[in-house]
Amino acid sequence: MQKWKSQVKKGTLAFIVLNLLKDNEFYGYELIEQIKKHTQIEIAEGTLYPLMNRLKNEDLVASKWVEQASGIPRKYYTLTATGEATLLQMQNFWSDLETSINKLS
Amino acid sequence: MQKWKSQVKKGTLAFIVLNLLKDNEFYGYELIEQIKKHTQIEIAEGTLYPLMNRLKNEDLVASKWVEQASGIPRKYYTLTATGEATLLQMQNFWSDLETSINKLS
DNA sequence: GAATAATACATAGTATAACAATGTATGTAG
DNA sequence: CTACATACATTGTTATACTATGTATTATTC
Repeated sequence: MQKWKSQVKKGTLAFIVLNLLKDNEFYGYELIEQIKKHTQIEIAEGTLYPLMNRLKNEDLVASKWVEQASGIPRKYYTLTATGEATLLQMQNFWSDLETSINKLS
Repeated sequence: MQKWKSQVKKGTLAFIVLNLLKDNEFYGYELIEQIKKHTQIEIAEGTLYPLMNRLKNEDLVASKWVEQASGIPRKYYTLTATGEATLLQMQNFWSDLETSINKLS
């Protein structure tokens, strides 16, 4: 089951991140907390940061550094126009998948 | 998107196969057709046969050869008791995931 | 009747992405 | 002054879908 859950995350995580960034700006560390809070899914930092770099390379998200009054600067992520369009496609695919699987069980 | 869909399949496919085998016996080639019919997801033979071998090694499914009046014999798969128990856990996890994601969007 | 497609199994090599481990640096609580 | 939380990042490992390829039988089409 643990191995399986890990496989389910592949693909799902990108979808969850884009959903979270639809209406909000978040920085990396915050995304980990948000994902845990909203989905009970715990992801490692070594999972999130490479994921965000992939999303950025594919131009689905943009990032900007924001200096803090104290502490380490945060890298905030926002959805790009491409990211929004991709999210819509993903939502369609996901919705269809959900419907299909619910018919099976 | 194509790359993403491929990643979503990782994990999802095992779940779909176990769901299909809950009330029916299917042979490999038939599973590919059933998955396409029920989920619009097309999977390659090079995906399914290794997947079924993994599920068998984990004792989630059992298989038996059935000779045909004509043509190549078929390997039919059935759910084991372990497979049924695992499927229930998967359904719980999936149901929670579905609820969480729907709250996001 | 020969070529092509569909059925039915299988394996080898490649690419992708989550994870564990590790590292750097700052701030806070005991 | 030690431990923990915050905040970034990279490297190597592992699991799994995909492409390509192979074998064998039956049905279809030219």
